[in-house]
Amino acid sequence: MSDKPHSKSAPAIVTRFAPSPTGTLHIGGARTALFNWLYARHTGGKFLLRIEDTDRERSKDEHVTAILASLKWLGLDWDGEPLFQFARADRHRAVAAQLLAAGSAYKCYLTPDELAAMRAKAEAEKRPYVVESPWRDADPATAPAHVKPTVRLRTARTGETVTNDQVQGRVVVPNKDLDDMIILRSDGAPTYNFAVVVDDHDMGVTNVIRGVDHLTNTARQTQVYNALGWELPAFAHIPLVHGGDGAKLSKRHGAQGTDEYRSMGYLPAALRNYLARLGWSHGDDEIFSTEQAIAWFDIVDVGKSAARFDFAKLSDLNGNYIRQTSDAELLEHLRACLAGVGSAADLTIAVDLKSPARPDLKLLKEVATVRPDLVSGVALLAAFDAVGATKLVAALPSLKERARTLPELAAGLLYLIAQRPLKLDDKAAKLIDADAKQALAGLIARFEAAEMWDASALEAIVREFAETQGLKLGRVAQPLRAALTGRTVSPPVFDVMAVLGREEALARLKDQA
RNA sequence: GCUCCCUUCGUCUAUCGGUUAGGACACCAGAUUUUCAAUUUGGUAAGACGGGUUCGACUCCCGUAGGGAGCGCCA
Repeated sequence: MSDKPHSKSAPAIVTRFAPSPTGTLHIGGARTALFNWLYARHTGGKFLLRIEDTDRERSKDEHVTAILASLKWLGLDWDGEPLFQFARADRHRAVAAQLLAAGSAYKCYLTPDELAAMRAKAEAEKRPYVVESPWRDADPATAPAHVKPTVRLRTARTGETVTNDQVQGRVVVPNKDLDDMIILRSDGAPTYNFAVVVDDHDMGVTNVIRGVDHLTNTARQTQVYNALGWELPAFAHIPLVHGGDGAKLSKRHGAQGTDEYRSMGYLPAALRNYLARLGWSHGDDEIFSTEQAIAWFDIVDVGKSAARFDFAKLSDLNGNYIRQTSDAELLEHLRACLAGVGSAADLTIAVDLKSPARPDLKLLKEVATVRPDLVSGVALLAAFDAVGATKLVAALPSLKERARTLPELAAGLLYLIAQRPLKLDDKAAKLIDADAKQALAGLIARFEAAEMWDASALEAIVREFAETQGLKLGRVAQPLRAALTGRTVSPPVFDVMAVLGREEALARLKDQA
């Protein structure tokens, strides 16, 4: 991992991620965090965290906890302690007072009702709603005693405010379109666009990387920087992530919370890789390690257009990562995944029928056919734990070749917790006809005589049996699979038998013979 | 409505004035196979539209269309 500074003379890069704890970590937010993190790590700078909790109504501690947990799960470590914005209200007020004293801000006695009326009028007349406060130039002595004022920034009415954005390029906003923004509410609370500037400055943030939805805020924030005489950070407004239909990502598209992606069985490394490729690229590289992403990441390679979220591609990537991950580690990821999977009832509600089936939901449906007593990921996890890590790990190698998500892996493990006598699904039941029963009986005798109980020995037995009977291997292997797993699809049957063990495997075969 | 932004295969993207417009996912067909996958071979598929500039435009400029974001005493 490169911890070398970009260049010796340049000041250290400081980026930040500033989520608002009014909900869990949105997947789009996760990507914003990732870009900030990658850039900081790439340059050997710092990646800071700020919790924007100034909306006291909607901010919740549980959301803070959830957001931090999601960032950790994604492997995005931040430097230092998170800064809580609300705790800095005094500092914000002090800066506002400084602006007031300098004449760069003024008290405005316009009431919410008056503002609403102005707005309605503007809309009725179809002209842009730009507040022109009479208090900008009024004599403070004429202020009404009963109205608590807001504090507005006194901004230029002519000229233009220019943002040289590292992604969007030069963005120009005429100052006449920008009204005197409120920096302090009538209750003394700082507003977002003001607090952000003060905090970014105080935290020493050099690069602001955030979603384009903040682009128009930048002009206003620039005015604050200018009023304070502070140096502007570099801005990079990255494109948003949309759902598969091009509309803003929402529940309808399957999932928006990062924790849901964990439940759906995506590995953090795979999600990182996928998210990094959304809006950013390094030539034709598709699958790369986090170290490579850090080494390669640069803002200049971020594109301008919005990207659509594609679960198929994420799943493919995830399959690659699953295959690369060690069995022991995979088991840990599986645990974390299942621990977050609720009941099927929880999952069916919000999801659009047209969006791809959620892997976790699919798993739950499958579990219901094998073990109806297990109704949630947590219950399933307990059943797996009863089987023991040794068996689970032994079953993983042949399973992970074919799984794209963790729930698929869990589904493949289901034969281990199926209870005898197995309930065969329709296709499997069909496979066990009279001929098959006869073959099974013949095989059972040979299996009982087997000296070794491992996949290759078992395969040799079956191959020989098939040959002497003049049968194709498939004619014998398929009924075996059906009897052992209750399904027509499973990992190679000989692996299944080896993992199941002699006693259980024979018992299952006898149940069907 | 006003302001700003975006537009290459279905999707993510490469291309930084000269390419048979490349890769990945998805899809289709073949090989392999005890099932499903994985693997492997091949294939379908794109510069929104209209004008310029230029010897030459996907690349630069203008317009049109479509999409997105923002316009709060929310963040």
